Amino acid sequence: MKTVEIFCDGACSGNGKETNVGGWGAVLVYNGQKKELFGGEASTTNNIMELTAVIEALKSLKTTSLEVHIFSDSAYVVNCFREGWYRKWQLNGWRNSKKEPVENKLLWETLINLVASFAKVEFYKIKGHLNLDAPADIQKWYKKFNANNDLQFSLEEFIVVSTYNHLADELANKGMAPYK
Amino acid sequence: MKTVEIFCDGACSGNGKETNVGGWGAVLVYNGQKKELFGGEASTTNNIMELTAVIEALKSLKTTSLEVHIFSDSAYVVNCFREGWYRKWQLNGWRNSKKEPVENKLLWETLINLVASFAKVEFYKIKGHLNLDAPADIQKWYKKFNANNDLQFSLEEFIVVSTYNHLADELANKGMAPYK
RNA sequence: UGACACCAUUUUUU
DNA sequence: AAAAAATGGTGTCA
Repeated sequence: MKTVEIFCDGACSGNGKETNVGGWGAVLVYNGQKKELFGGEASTTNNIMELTAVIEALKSLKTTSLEVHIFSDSAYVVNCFREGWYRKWQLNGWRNSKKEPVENKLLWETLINLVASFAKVEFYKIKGHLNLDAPADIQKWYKKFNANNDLQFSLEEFIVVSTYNHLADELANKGMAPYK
Repeated sequence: MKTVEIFCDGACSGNGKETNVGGWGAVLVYNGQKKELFGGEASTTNNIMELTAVIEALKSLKTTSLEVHIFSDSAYVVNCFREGWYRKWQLNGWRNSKKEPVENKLLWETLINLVASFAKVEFYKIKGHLNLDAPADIQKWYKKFNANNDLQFSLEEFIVVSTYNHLADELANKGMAPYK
């Protein structure tokens, strides 16, 4: 079965303030080909943008007979699936551990359904703020990354992930460009 | 009769974990003079620290011919006296509403005896996490505070309470400083 | 069931 | 340095 790798990121300038603008971006890599998506909206949150990036990326795929690898720096997104938060939510009427209603329920339901529709989906947590500005020090950055990250990448994988994570971040910012 | 105002707070980094460190702090105001106390210990709980802050503050007073006002953000501490939990405990052999033994009995007994020894003691519940970082927006914070708090303060009182509550929090953190 | 604290984690920002 | 968006938990009581 073919594998798709999805690198996504979200941003929200003025998160928590009354007026704000958010953006999201995703890079999909399939069979050596690269697809870029991005978008944005006003009056949102950082977490909504992180969620939206994954949802829009999955929605853009034309077939579900795929193994999907999703890379995100959002514990909010990744842990929901890696730690099975969503199963508890479905069983207890969408209450979080503080007994309050789970936020962004509609987006979560959309994402859960999307994920279930694919042959296989795996979520990978990566660190935010990867730095590719010092290519000469790439080895240093690589060690630092592996020391701080659950995932352990080879040098080649690290460069790929960093590059695409960076690109996803740029796309997220592009998503709110008209407002910025 | 002279009045003493006591502002206290407790903290416990890693509360509920196997290894943790707690701290407590108290600010006493008497006759325009200010006294600061703090301390800390390992392997404790947030509630023990909240209790200890009040106990140590009262123990530090040299006379009991005083009216004492105690400000705390802990419902655990304040409601025991405002709602008279302690009287039920004394009558029913120190069982809580689930018929289980009341926790921290020794500390409670110490506190109850201390309180009884003073001419008059009143407990006031205040909200945690007061914010004094935006003095320009003090009016906004003041409204927000009074909207969310049982107590209603004048603006001047609010500033005093916020300041001392903040200070007590800093002292509590100072109490666990050597470990931090 | 409710309430108040105390934390842990990752982002997003100012 | 400090706040918001979100999740997970314990300490305690009624």
